[in-house]
Amino acid sequence: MSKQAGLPVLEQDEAVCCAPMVREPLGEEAAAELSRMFKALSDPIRLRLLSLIASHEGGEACVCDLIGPFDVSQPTISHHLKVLREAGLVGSERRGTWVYYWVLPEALAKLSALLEIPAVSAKAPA
Amino acid sequence: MSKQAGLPVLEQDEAVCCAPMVREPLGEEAAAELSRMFKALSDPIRLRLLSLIASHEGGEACVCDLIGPFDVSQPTISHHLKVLREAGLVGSERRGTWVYYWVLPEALAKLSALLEIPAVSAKAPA
DNA sequence: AACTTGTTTCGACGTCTATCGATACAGCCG
DNA sequence: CGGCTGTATCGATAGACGTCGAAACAAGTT
Repeated sequence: MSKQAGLPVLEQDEAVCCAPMVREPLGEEAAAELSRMFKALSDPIRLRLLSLIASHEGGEACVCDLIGPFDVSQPTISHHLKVLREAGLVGSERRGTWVYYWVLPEALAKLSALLEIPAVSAKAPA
Repeated sequence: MSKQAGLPVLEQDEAVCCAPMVREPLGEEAAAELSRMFKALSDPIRLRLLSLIASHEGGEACVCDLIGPFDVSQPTISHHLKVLREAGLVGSERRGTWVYYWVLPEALAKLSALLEIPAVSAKAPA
């Protein structure tokens, strides 16, 4: 790897990402993984689901709490939850009759950090 | 325009969003607008384009700088840039022969704030 | 065991998206 | 002016995605 650090280098997270993208171009792998997460956020229903789960009392919600607010069928909600889970944004567990979902904060933090603007801006508006 | 600069304007939550979604559920409108932005980020090429633009010297890059790093055709890159522009993530301008793109920092900041985890975790006592 | 309620999976359908090659448009230069 | 280079648009096509109803699966109740 001939990568010698004179600089903090970061080595940030495990494999992929997490310094602001404004700092240096994303590699292909990092972009692929991150785009999968953003894709999970690219649907309004999933975005609302995520915020419902995150803001729910106790930090988790059962599916039964999540179908009411939407106009789509229950299987559709289940599908969206699966997408969020497979993107690594939420975790889930069955407890008795109900299945509970909660947000995985590290995932959100990762995306948030990526989009962060380091200093003043990338470019000042004219 | 009675808008004179003293501050970077901000005004963020005008209609839509911007407190961490962990705090309170997103409304339908907010979710719709935000999902459009995330959709623009849901493609690896667009993600890399954005980071290339953002990290480019001077905070902006011309299209000619952006086609080299990718395996796709020039029209495809142009298409992706259009998607980023229509999502409000980048601005562009023609200067002579070349067209330049730059990141709109407020847009990234908005998304970043949305995904931010307020305190320790999603769990908040009532 | 049979019934009931909560959740996921399956198969199908229409729409949206990424990509391409061809082509049109915009400025520069000889 | 005519040609050249950089960029955007167009039309077509293959694949992905959101949605549904039906059916399967899971756990509790009678």
